[in-house]
Amino acid sequence: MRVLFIHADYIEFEAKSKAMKAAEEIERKRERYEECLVAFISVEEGDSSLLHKAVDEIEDVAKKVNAERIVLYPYAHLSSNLAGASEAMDVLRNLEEEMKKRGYEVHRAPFGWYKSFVISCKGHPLSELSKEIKSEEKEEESEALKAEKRTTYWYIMDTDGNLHSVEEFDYRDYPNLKKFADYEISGSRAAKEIPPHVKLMQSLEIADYEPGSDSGNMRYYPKGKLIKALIEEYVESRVLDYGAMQVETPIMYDYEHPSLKSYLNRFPARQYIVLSGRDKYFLRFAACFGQFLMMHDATISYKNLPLKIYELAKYSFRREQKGELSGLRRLRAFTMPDMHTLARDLREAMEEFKKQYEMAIEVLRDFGLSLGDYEVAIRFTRDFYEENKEFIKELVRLVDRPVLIQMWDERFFYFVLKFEFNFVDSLNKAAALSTVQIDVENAERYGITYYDENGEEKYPYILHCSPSGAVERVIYAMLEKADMDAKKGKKPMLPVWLSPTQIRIIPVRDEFTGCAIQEMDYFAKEGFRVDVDDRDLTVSRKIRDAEKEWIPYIVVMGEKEKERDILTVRIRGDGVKEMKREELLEILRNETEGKPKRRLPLPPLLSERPRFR
RNA sequence: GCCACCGUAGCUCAGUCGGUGGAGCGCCACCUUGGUAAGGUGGAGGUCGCGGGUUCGAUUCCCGCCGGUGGCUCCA
Repeated sequence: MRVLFIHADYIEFEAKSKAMKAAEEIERKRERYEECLVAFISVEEGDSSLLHKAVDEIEDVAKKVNAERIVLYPYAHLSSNLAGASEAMDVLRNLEEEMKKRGYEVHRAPFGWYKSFVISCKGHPLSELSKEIKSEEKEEESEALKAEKRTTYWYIMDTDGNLHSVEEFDYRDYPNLKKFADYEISGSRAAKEIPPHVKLMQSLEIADYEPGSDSGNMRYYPKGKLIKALIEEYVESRVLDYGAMQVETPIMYDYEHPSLKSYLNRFPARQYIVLSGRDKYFLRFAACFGQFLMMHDATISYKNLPLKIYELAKYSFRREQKGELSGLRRLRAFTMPDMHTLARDLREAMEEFKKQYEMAIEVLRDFGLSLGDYEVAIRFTRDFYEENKEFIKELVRLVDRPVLIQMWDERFFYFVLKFEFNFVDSLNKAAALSTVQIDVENAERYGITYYDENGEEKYPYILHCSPSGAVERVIYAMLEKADMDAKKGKKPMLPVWLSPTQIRIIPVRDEFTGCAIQEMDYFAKEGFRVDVDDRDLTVSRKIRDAEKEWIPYIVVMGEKEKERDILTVRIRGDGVKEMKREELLEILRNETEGKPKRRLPLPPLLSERPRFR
């Protein structure tokens, strides 16, 4: 039900002609009421069950504006999902009855008529107000969330496995853990500034807002596209090494599909809705659906377990609230590496959980985020903890630092155990990166089964894993960390394997551009990203520009280098050194070993490059 | 979704108590041929976010919308 409230000096309306056969019979065509709260109402499908909630809402508003006279005005134009005429009329009549019982003077404009009306709105802050009164299903959900809050317990677990209360833990050596715990528990946040990574993503020509799209849908310039592609390739190779099978599934799903619908209703977040003719589809907010539907149709033996399916969910869509969107930290369209593992029992699920936990640590390390650059949260039900205390302690030992623990008396979500690695930025906001969950609910919901040794059909446990978290969020964390480094006086940079230009060669004069290009070809042939600044500028100026791009190795070419056949290399944050080209090659090989390689995303000569910003 | 602030050249921003606008950077041209974080001179470039309203006249005032940022709410 949708209601538009107007607190009015008066309303006057006149029924002109019937808009439908079912229109009510009326006595007076023209009516006028002074000093009243007018409720324009669209009755939607299924609203008969919402009567009491609607009455509460109307009374709530009436009390706020001190109105004793209420005019219920049927108004179909607030919704595209209207109830049938008979249901709507019943709901309106019942509303009238109930409001009268509560002691209000209630009038109702006739249903099913074209009416003219004049209204005088008082214009104070509460005089215009719209409300959407939602279904019972969603109401139950919010009750569940409230219950979750009542039975949630927070602790810090130290590396010896002892639980401390979050208030009393000594955070002296772990200031970020304190910030993370505050953020998680109280949700306190006091940021006033633009997050530092936003300026960096723009000035480094990585990503930018796209005013031509919905907010939270970014554009990625060539350098940003390169970084994303490398991160994606890297995560993909990690999970393939781990034994996953890569698949691809649709980005939109039938809104009315039974198992999807119950999942959607359990998590009433905001989806993008796509209309295909009259049919409604929602854009996926993770890769779960497609993979679950695929596994539902698969024939799986216990011999196939643990079975791992991986997909790069590009994109995943979540229509986050506008106020919540922020640079690359929280988007409406994002790229989510998403792996699901079927495990035969809890023991196997825990084994895989631990492997994936260790993989996530290594993955983040390769992005330049070490233990200590992020905070660990482990969440579980009390039952799980009682039966698996040693396992939890082991997880904490593996990261060798205290961890935020959240424990529930009952299971509110689909999982019994979950971890996340959270990056805490300079504005004290936390953002989850890697995560794994043990899901005990969706195998049944989606009808995913395997056959055990006795030929019996069983439900497996399902692990949800994103070893890195959203790709855009990895970039956010790297940029935020670089900014923190810069504030500490350290030169900010990306890991060498992710730097769009790894070597910049700067000829001292035009006549050396030729040798510079020769050197470039040497390194390019070895698979590194090299470019030449052939612009008509001073050496100082070209150095400055290269430094502003965070280029890790800057090579100046002139007489000296040509005669002695050496390279003068300015290593980022480490001064200028002379070396043979083979030495530089060796350094680069060490820096990028085992990481994916991609070619330079821009023309190799700087004079041929546009500026995107 | 609600509230607040913001939107002027490609970028960062100044300005107009209502009379169609500036700087630095970038871009283009010329000079300069350079040695580790900005060489010099000149030029081009604007529907002052979009749409209405008030006005003789709106970039400026008012309303609406769009976009950005922050707060609240929310975050599977």
